[in-house]
Amino acid sequence: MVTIKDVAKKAGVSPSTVSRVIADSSRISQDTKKKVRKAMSALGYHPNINARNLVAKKTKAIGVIMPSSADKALQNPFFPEILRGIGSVAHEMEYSITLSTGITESEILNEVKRMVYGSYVDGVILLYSKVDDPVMMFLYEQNFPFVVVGKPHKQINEVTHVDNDNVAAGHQITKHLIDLGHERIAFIGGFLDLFVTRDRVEGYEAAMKEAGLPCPSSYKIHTEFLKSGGREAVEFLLSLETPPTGLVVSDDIMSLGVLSRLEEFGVSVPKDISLVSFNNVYLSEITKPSLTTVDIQIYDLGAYSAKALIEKTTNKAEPEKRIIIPHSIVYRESSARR
Amino acid sequence: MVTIKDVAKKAGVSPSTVSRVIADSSRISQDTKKKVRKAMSALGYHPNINARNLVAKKTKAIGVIMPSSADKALQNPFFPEILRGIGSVAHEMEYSITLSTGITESEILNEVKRMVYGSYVDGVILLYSKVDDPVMMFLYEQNFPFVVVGKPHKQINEVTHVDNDNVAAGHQITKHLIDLGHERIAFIGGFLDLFVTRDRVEGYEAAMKEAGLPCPSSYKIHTEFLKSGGREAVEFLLSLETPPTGLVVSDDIMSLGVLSRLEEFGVSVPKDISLVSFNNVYLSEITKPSLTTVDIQIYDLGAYSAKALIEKTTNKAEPEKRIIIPHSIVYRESSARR
DNA sequence: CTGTTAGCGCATTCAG
DNA sequence: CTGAATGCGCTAACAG
Repeated sequence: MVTIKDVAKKAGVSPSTVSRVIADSSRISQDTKKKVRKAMSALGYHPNINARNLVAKKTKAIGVIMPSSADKALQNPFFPEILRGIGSVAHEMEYSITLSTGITESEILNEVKRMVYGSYVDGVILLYSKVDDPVMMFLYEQNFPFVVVGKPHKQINEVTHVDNDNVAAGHQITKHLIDLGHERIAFIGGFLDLFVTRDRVEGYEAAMKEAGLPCPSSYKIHTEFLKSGGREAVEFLLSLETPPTGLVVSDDIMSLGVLSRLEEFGVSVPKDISLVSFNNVYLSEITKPSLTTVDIQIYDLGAYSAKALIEKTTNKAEPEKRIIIPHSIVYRESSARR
Repeated sequence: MVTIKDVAKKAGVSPSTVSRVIADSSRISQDTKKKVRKAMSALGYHPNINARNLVAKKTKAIGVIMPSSADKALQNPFFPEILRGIGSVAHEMEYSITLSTGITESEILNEVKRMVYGSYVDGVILLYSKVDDPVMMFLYEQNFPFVVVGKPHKQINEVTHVDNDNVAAGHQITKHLIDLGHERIAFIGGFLDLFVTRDRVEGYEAAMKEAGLPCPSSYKIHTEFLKSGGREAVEFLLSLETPPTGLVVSDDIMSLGVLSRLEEFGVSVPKDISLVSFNNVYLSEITKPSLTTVDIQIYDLGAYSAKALIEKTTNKAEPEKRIIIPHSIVYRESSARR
């Protein structure tokens, strides 16, 4: 391994000068900089990150915590996409990304503790937000820099988070169905311990109420996120005396399951039933029918959370506590006039 | 920050003894171990990873390189799933995962160089394998520990890789269609610079030849991986004088696009055309129709590559150069007797 | 503008 | 079985 000393010797300067050149210190003459840089590339020098981290007491690394991979929700294309967003700004700022590996919640918590105490990373991004999350509690109590994607449980005014206005989004997309002439509209989503779901139902309910339309509890299904989830919901809804003609589904992937079950029942979308959903994962434009869905800008969700976290860790400026990524509705084939 | 010294003082021993306790050295008495451990937890001691890495000259971290995120292929659920596999063994072995963040190929190459030269990681996993990959070349020339998921270009006998037997898989799944009475079978896949594609067509061709069936070049479509890709392929194939009755599609996600376009043409699957594909991503069971597909065991692909890499870096034993993860065929609705 | 010195937290000689 | 001393590669005072 070629060290700073080798470079110093080769360039005929002291190690600290080399160090300063690396940091591009303004107190070094252009001449010596040039000289040192030449020596560096001649020797193929690269700084040892661990030595640097040790003395600098920071790592330029951010920890990204995925939800428990026990549930299959991880297979949602949401995650690669948000990682892409995080990665882009991380790369730009020359930060590296350390991914969580734990399966269960307690494994994840331990891992985060190691990350924090062992100074693996300067800050952490939580890719989920749910009720009473011990990981978030830990981070919060330690006063360790972190940002959550989504809406934090308590301390909503104290923890930095990047989120969509899911209430508004839920409202708008429901309104879209209402404007199309639908009156019986049901909601299918994940369980209420995830905040996204809560907000989206809330928006749905508001829109319904506003239009003077009923939304009985039988119209609000909360179920397993993937697969079976959407399917059973369909069965239940179609068995109702007055089945809905419009469906607000809380996630594109879930919509896939719903669509599939609907087709098995011989129900045509959007002829018989209109369906709208959330996320605008790339899949939503290649389904048949393609989905009318809320584009929540997953990539930006990731990019902005990375940006906010880096701001926090560098203390450049305390970022906004609440960063809202604007959404938009993408109109496609799955919704039609009643 | 509580250091080894604090623990030493508290426990009434020397720092080096504490260090030995951490390493669980056999030359320390049970008594002092107990004593030291008590002091550690009392003080809330956690080893500083950077200091340790610096002196140990290893990191217990593995770099995971994703393909250029410029193309949308990254959104394939393949990636979260393989990360889950890697993560599971990484976690078990107490390794951490550093993810690549580069967008373009050259960014990625630079990043890998930093990882290697800066001793960010002990080894690298390449989540793709394509022709003349500069990243792989670099790793190979540096003689840095790495494993590739898929089949390496050259040096197939020299670089450790974890792969499926895609030729056999392509053969079997095509044979399945043939056994079902299909005679005109087309192949739709990504471009030939990816090795998966090459192997899968090869298997397809072999099966066709074996059965005495023709596979004209008009039956072999290589196109953009996602979206438009599958769609255009369908248009082309259906415009042929003798359109195929069977389709071998190289990826479940691509199949989605194909399915969608097929439906637009009023072609029913599997009644009019049978379709089979690869990967068995969870989506393949919720599409309509659900997909007959090759289960390539993505999770294992990840787990075994992590395992092999860790073996390499610890020199416990040189792993097999070629690790084949067995595949199996999952029969679902998309394929039927002609 | 540059060199000297010290020390980050830890593992590992070498002594005992 | 344990302690003292040394250095990993780098940055940051402190001098000049």
